[in-house]
Amino acid sequence: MTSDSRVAESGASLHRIGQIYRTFIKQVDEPLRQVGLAVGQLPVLVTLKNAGASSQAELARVAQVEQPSMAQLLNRMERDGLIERVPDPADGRSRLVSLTGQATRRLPAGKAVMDSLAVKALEGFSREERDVLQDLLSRIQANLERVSKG
Amino acid sequence: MTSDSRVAESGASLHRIGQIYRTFIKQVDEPLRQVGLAVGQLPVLVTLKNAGASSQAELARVAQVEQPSMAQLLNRMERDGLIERVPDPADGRSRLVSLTGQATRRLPAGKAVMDSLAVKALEGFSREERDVLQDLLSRIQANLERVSKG
DNA sequence: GTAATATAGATAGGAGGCTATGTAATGACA
DNA sequence: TGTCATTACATAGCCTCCTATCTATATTAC
Repeated sequence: MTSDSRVAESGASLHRIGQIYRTFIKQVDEPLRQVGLAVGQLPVLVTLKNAGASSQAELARVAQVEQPSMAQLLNRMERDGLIERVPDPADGRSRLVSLTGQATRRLPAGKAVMDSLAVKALEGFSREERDVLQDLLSRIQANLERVSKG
Repeated sequence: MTSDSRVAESGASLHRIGQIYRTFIKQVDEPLRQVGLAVGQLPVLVTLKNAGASSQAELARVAQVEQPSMAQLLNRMERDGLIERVPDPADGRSRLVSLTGQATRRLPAGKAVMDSLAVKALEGFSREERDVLQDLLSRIQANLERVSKG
């Protein structure tokens, strides 16, 4: 195998990953909006549901986005009545973010939308194939994260 | 295996795909900017290089983005002196997009940046593992595209 | 106790994606 | 030939991500 064809294959896989990502988002966006939620909101809602009230920094860390991205997302969610922010009594710089009742009520339907499409995406995959996929993706992610440090 | 754990695994894979996509973009963005290019521009540049002057619709089709996304991308590229648009003599509605000399000169370095990271991302993968990955990803994509039609 | 540093968040500005909708040219057909 | 659907593109408005930078509060070191 030539070095050129190795490059071509690598590029193809990464390109396909980008396409899958965008297709998934596109598919899930409309049914989620019908439930009154948006794609980026789910990790925040799930985290708040599981961990209780959290700081913006903690939410950004869990969702693996930068702080300003989380700040904007929380702004939209506050505007839409999904979250509340109250001053943290223990730290004057921080505000604790918590779910509203409305968000709590919408969350199950939102999770159902995500899970349903995730299952459809892996239709026809054996247990072993799912494991292999997880392993390969984990290794790609580890490789990419190693690049940013090393 | 329970249905719950199958859902959890599916969600995990798709979530990881999103993370890989964003990590890849993040890694490639800065070296590309140093070359004077941006991530979304590469497919357009490569297509124009290979196929010659093309219409906006054709470029959108190849890059698999919607027409307004391509229109905005081309606006930025025109602003930055990477492409030119000239009226299509054969169709008064259309303009033919072509590379400038500057873009042609920058393209090889841009491709090198992308290829280099793509190779690093798949470091430690055997030939067979790359094939398996391609197969699994193709099947996911086919599943997702089937959802949008069926 | 005050000066320097670190941390939490806010804001500005831009890339790149989407849907919905408008406009102008083409093409097909009664 | 004149109308009408289709096609190519433009525009508006929004979401989600980013970097760079600013403010305000904590914390640490002297």
